[in-house]
Amino acid sequence: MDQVLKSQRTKQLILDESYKLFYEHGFKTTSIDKIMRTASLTKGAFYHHFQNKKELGLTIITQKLQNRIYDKMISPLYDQGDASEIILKTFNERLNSFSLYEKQHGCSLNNFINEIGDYETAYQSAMKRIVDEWKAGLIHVLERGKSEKTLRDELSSAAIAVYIISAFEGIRGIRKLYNDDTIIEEYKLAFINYIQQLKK
Amino acid sequence: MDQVLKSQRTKQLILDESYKLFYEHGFKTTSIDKIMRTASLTKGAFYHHFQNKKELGLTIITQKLQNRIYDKMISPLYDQGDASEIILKTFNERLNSFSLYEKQHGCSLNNFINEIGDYETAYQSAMKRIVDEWKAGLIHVLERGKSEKTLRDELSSAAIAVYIISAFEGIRGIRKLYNDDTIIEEYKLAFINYIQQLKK
DNA sequence: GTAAAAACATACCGACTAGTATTTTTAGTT
DNA sequence: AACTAAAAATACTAGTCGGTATGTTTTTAC
Repeated sequence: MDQVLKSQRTKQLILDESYKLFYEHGFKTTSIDKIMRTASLTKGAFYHHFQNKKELGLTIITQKLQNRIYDKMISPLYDQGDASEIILKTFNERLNSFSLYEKQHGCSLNNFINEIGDYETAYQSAMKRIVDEWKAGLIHVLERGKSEKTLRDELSSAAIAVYIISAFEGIRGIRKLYNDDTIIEEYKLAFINYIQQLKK
Repeated sequence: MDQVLKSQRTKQLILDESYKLFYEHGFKTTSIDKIMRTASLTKGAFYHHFQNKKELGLTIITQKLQNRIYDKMISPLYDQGDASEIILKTFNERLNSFSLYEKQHGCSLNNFINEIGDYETAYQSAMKRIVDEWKAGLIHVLERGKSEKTLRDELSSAAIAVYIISAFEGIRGIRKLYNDDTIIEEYKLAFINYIQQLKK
């Protein structure tokens, strides 16, 4: 196999395995040893591809977390169609797509924020960028709805965006505590109601 | 000094110091050694008062976290007065009371949930109890408002309660990423608007 | 006074941590 | 086949982890 390609695959494997382990057990408590054992590689391979654990963490945030949120939560916000419908559809599709595994372990971004959001400024600003981009996507569709006269324009779009993101991230954490989806269904009901009430 | 009293004070000191360290650095990554060093005691004292770290964690949740949420967020919900005013006042007072330290490190319950909510069923159900009690407090005041005809009764109180708690816990995490209060102000605006819109 | 009990301190164990330095393996080129 | 450079494996350092076993001091009850 091509050497460059193989090296890329090894690096990607390390990223995939460490993402999974960070998601399930936390960043600080997952050791490099554990990651490399899971990937059936050794520590030497790790320090060939990454300077240190900090660089790995930053890569996980700027690549894995960033892409996941962008693909599933941000990109659909720029679709054509009725503004409130776009928001409803984006969030509901994501909520309905969660596996049991994802419900039990919460949102990877939210987990990272709560574990290391106050730990390292490099991590902090990398995650801030994701939230800001998410917020910008919501503001975009909200402003469009307002200009198309389908949404009320009393309340600032930024405030609405922040409230929607907060509630979504909040429920992803809280769901961890429960063994069934009742709490998610209650959230969904209130979320739909919240979006409805934004309409003209 | 009375022996029983002295012993109680030592135990309380261990609880206070470990609560602070867990809050600032996380549960799993705070060692017993670190706690006892901070408390100017030794490991022997720790294992005299607690069986193990798990028992300490459980005590922190059922005492420190429980009491904090109860005093500041739940108990005021049972006060007399207009329902929507009670909710607004409870949340706003708490939001306005946050020190910089508390803004930077988020909500201790939320941190615990996101770090160890999927880690240990004993922790899980202890925290679930807190959230359920909080939810019950909100449902109580919402139902009262509905029966007093000051609140609309289309949407289930449970759904509203879950949405309010989710958004509150969510913003406590997200604020960690920012260096100023803009994001909190935006949340507040949306929150006030959300409560207003519940009124008849 | 004194003995029992409670409260705390000290020393240590085996397993694990991030990170580094060195050696071996592999793949591609001449 | 000889050479080279990157990739990966091995071995190691210096330190931390939760937990235990045992020692010493303080308090209480009689």
